[in-house]
Amino acid sequence: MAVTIKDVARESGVNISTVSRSLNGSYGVNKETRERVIAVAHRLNYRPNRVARGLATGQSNTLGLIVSDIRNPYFSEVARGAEDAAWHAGCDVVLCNSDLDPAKQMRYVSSLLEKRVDGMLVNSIADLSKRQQEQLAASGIPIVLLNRPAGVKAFSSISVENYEGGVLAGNYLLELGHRKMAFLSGPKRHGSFSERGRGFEFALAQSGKAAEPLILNDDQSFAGGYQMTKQLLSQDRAITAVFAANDVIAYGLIRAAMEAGLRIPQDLSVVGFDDLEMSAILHPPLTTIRQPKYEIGRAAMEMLLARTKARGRSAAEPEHRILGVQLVIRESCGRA
Amino acid sequence: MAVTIKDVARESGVNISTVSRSLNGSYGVNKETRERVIAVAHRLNYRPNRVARGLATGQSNTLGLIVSDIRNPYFSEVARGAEDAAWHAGCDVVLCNSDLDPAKQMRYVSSLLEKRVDGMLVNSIADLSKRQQEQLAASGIPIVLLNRPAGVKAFSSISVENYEGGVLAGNYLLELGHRKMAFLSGPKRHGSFSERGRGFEFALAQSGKAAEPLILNDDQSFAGGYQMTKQLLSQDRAITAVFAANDVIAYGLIRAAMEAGLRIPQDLSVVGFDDLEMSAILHPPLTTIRQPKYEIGRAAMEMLLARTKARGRSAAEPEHRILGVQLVIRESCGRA
DNA sequence: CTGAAAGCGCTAACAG
DNA sequence: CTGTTAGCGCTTTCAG
Repeated sequence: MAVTIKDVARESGVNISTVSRSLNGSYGVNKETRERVIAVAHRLNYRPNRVARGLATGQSNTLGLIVSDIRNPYFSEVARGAEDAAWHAGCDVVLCNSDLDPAKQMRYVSSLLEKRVDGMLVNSIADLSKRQQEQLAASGIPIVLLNRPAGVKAFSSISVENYEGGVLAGNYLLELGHRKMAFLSGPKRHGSFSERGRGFEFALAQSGKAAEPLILNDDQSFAGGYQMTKQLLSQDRAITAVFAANDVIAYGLIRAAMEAGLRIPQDLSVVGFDDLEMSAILHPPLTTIRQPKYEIGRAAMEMLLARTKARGRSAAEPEHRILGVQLVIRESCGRA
Repeated sequence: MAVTIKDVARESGVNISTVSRSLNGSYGVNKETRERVIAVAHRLNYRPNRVARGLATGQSNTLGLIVSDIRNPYFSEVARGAEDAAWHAGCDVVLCNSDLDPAKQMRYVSSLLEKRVDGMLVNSIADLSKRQQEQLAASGIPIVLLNRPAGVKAFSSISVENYEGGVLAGNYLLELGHRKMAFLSGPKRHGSFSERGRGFEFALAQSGKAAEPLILNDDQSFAGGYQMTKQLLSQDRAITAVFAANDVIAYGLIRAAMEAGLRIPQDLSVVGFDDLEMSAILHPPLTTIRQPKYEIGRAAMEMLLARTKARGRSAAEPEHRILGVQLVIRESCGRA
C-alpha cells in the first residue's frame, strides 16, 4: 500500500540498507549513490515508517505530557512551552488530561509506557499512592515532574519560588501599610499553595507589624475565590488586603468584593499569583506574582530531552530546577 | 530488558501466538489456558509493546491534533473535548501547534503521517496552498477539519452557525433600539469571522431600520480589539453598539472604551462571540454568542474515529457537521 | 484449541 | 562503499 524502503531500493537499484544509510545521512555512502537514492525517494514520495523505525531502534521520538486539565490557562501555557521544545528537537508530544485522578493518571502512564514514549512530563504525582509512585519510578524511563511534591526526591523536577513569591506579596502589602490581611488558598494539600502561604506568613511575622493572616481554603477556582471572599467578608470586615494563591482565585475574590460594594483598590487590595494573560486585562488590572509558565514547560521538556539522550549512561541523579518569580505591580493594590 | 511476549510464553509454557490470543481476548483459546497466561503476564508485569503491535497491525491508535495555538482558550477547550473522546476510544492524541504557519503545518502533517497516526484533526487549512491541500487529501488517512474553509469540500469538517450567530447578535441589538453599529473583525480572510459579519449585516439590512454597520479589521486579539476601538472612537462617536467577532476582541474593545471614559453598557453596548469562561467573569459580564467549543472537539474526534474504523470500506463521502450557537445575555448591552 | 512460521518496515552489525 | 542477514515484538494465516 504505502511506499516502503524496499520500493525505493528496487527503484534505485541498491540494497535497502543503502537506502537507509542514505536517508539517515549516516556516513559511508557514496555521494552519488546517496543523491540518487534521495531523488528516487522523493520521486516516489517515500515516507519512512517511524513505527518500524521505532521498533528497530527502541526510540519513539515521542514524549508524554500529563497535565490535570489543558483548559487551565496555566497548563496550556506550560504545554506550549513543552511542545515548542519538543518540536525543536524533532519530537512530538502526546497530551493527557488526568483531572488529578490517580487512577486515570496511572492509566495514562501505562498507555504511554506501552507506546514506548522516550520520557514523560507529569504535572503532579502528589495524589498518587506510595505504591503508585514507586511503580512510576520503576518504569525505567525518564520522568520530570512539574511541581516537586513534598517527599519524592526520586524524580527530576522543575518548580518556581513559591515561598519567595509569598514573601514578595507580603512585603509589598506591608509597604503599602496593610496590617490585617488574609490568604485565600486552594485545597490544603496543595504543596505549591502552602509554600506561597508560608512565605506570606513569614513576611508578615518578620515585619513585627502585622497581625497573623487569616487563612481560608477552598477550591482553587473562580468559584472557590468567590466563596472564600463571601465568607471572609461576613466574618471580618477589618481586613484591608488579601493575597490569593493564584490569579483565578483572585478573579473570584474581585467579583465577590465588587458585589459586596467594595472598591478595589480603595477598599480592598488584592495580589494574585501566576500572572495569567487575563490578569492584565481585567478590571482593575491585577497586581500579581508572575511565574514563567511557558518557560517552565520549555525548561522541563529540555531537561527531559537531555535525560532521554543520556539514557543508560550514568543513571543521572535527579535534577531539580527552580525558576524565579517576580512581583508585577498593576492597579489592584492601594495604601491602607 | 523489558519483558516481552516471549517471556510470558516461555513462563507459561505455551506459544507466543497463544499468549497474543489470550491477551487480546480473541476467541478460540481454552479458558484455563487463557487465565493462566493472563496470570503469568500479570505476575511478570508484562506491558505489550504497542509499537510492535502497530507495525504488525498497521494501526497506531494515535490521532493527531493540529491547532494554531493551544494557549488560545478556544482551542484548549476544543482540545480537551477531542482528547476526552479519544481517551474514551482508547486512543491518544499528539498535540501540534501550527501558529497558522503553512510550512510548519505541513511539517507536522508529514511527521504525523510518518508516525502512522490513524487520522488527524486539523484546525484550518485555509492558509495552505492548493497544492498543499491536495497533498493532504492524497495522504490517504482520514482528516477532519475544525472549520470548513471556503472552497475545500474534499475533507470532512465540523463548524458552527457563524452566520446565524451574526444574525442573533444583530437582532438583539436592534431590539434594544440600536441603529448605528459596528462590527470589529479579525483578518479579512478569516472565513468564520466574515460569516459572522455577513449575518450581522443581513440582520441590520433586513430590519430596514439600522444604518449599514461600520466594519473594521485587525488582529483577532485583545490588542486588535483595542486598536480597532481606538480607531472607531476617533472616527465616529455616534455608534452605540458593537459586535465583536470574538470575545477576546471584545475584551480589547471594552478596555479601550473604558479608557476613553465610556461606560458599558450605558454609553456603549457590546456583544462578543465564543463565550469564553472569562466572559462571565469580566466586568461587565459579557453578552455573547456561545459556541459549543468542547462539543466541537468531542464531535470532531468522534467523526474522525468513526472514519478510521470504516477504513477501506466505502471511501465514505466527506461529512459536514454544523453545531448550533446561542445568545447568552449578560450585562454588556443596554437600550440605545 | 494451539503451535509454527511468515512477515510488518526499518536498523545495525558483519562481511565483502 | 555496499550487500547480507538478523532481528525489534507482535499479529496472523495456516496447519495440525
